[in-house]
Amino acid sequence: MAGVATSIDDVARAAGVSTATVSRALRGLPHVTPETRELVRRTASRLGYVPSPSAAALASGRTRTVGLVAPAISRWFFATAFEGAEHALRAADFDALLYSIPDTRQPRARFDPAVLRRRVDAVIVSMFLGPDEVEGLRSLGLPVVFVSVRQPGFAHVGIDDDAAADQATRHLIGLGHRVIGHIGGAKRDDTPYSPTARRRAGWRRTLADAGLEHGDDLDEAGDFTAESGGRAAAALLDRRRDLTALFVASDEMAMGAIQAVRGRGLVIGRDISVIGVDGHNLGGLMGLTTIAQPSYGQGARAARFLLDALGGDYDPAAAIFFETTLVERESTGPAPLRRR
Amino acid sequence: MAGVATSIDDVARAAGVSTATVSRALRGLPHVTPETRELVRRTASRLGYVPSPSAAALASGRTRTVGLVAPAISRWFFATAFEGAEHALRAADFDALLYSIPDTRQPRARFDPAVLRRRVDAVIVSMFLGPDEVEGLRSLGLPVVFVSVRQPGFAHVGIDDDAAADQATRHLIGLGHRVIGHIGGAKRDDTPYSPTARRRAGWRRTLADAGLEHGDDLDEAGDFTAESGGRAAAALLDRRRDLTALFVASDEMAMGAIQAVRGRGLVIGRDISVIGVDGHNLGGLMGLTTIAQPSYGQGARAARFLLDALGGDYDPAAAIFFETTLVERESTGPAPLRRR
DNA sequence: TTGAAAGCGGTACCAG
DNA sequence: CTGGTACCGCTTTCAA
Repeated sequence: MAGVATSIDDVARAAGVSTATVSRALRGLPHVTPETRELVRRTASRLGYVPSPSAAALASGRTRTVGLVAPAISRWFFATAFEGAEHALRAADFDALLYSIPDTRQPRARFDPAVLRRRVDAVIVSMFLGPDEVEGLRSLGLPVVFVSVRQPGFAHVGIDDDAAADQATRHLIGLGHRVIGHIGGAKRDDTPYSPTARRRAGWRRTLADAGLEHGDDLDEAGDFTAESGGRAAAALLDRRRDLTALFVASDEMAMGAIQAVRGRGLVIGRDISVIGVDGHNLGGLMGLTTIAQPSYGQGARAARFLLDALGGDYDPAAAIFFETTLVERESTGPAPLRRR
Repeated sequence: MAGVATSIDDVARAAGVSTATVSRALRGLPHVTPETRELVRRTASRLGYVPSPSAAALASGRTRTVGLVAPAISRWFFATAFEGAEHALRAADFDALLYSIPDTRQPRARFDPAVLRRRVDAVIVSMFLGPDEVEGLRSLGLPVVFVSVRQPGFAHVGIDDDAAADQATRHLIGLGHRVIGHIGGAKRDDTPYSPTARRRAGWRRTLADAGLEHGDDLDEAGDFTAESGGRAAAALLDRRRDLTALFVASDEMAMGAIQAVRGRGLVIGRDISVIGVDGHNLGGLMGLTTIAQPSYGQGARAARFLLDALGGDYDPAAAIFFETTLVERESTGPAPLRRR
């Protein structure tokens, strides 16, 4: 029975009221007697009436849809954060529209925020955007929140990346390590507010404060895949035979690094300590010590923030920070007594 | 400049043509001279015109949107498949609407496909649905394709799960293993066409054909998380000290199983062999042998199938199968000579 | 509290 | 090839 869809007029006719009343009754608006409302509700459900989102959007100017923008939903952080966002949106009867903008190619395809116009009421972005993209986004005039990445002029949900890096680095220093390498995101793509930049800066500064070496020689770049983490670790191990620990900016890269270290016959947590960032669900399998962040929660919080913003006022200066937690596992241990 | 959005009428006026012509010109419809089309295009882009999807959907009855339904996008297979689908849809200028229906609680919240009515033109489903849900989906009268899960009466994109299980099990038998356990999805939720059921059946049948034991005693259920894989493996190891190999229905569970095995001081690939299914991107890190399936490709293919279906005829009986590949790594090895 | 009616911004049919 | 114009289905004043 893929019958003709019933419209609001059908319901109105069947219930013997006007379409305006049906609309009001079904949306829970005031100025409808309980009896009328009940009658309309029953009629609607009897007829299997489902309102047309397009018509409602066209008439009201509100789409009840939020755009989710990220470079790749297959990456753990984005997938988890977006799951949180989707659940929060669904609970408020909002839709989640997916936009994954591959950023693997350099330069990546430009993302034109104009496609979001009239399509969404608000936007969650979790990637670095270029100046023109940011401008396009701003000109939409919609509430926007950046998750993980920070963008001046827009609300933000994330963790304190400097602090996370500091926490991780101090953990290693506390274990007696003195030559501590870093594997992070691309160096040249660094923007002052990206997690990549903040984590790298945090690592550098904490080492500097401790009077330890923190130059480029100990700093490698990956692309947040496990494979790139492995390559970076290999390069670092080759270059610095005195290296005993690694602070890696993501768990996936950290896991790749662990594999590379093992591939050289070294023992993780004894010869080389590795600490990541994320709290990836598979990190436990490799005994990965990490600075865990609540990714699902960040996505959910971002969604709720936007939902609130749509109701009242959008504060572009809002910044919501989540706590990170040191999860100690076997990949970190006391610094070895002698150099390798 | 979050100025007033320009509408098709603005463009028409500015270009000195009718709205009908603008509509035709911009959509690449025939019966427009190249000059007019160019004029309209330029005017539109000069004015920064972006058509309203709601208005277009309302007028045409087509939303240019496809619904993506799965239990959790944070799980690797779904995230990857949906990324493939999203890319294929985006390339055709279609939107991807996310629906994640948590299935962790038993019984899970019912999913009412009616919410999709008038909201999408087609649907990709990657989860098991109950009879009423299937009926609701069918009554939508939309092209639907099931990915991974099979549902009679609907098109399907997936792998041959029986064959995959056979391939995995035979690999183990070929290595000399004689007591081969299985860790799959929930037993009672089994439906004849779920990957869970097919993989379990394939394992059983291949062992039966080889004259090997294949009873319930060697068969454990998990929920596709690494943790559940670990628990199941532990139970199996406790129960059967003669067990030397495990066929696990997903890589995440397989990784959990590997950890559990190691936790008992046993050596993977020597004392106990483990083979999974998926081709998870982190499987290589743990040396996991697996039957790899192209998840991104399946999602992309499903999307393209629907795009075609929207153009021409939808064949609910279509079935598209992808090849699986045995990826040999260190988690499988020759059966040990003596029992543990 | 309820109804009438004017849009919202396109699409597509029918003329010309 | 181009223009005029009924809708599409709902929301939202404005009156009653």
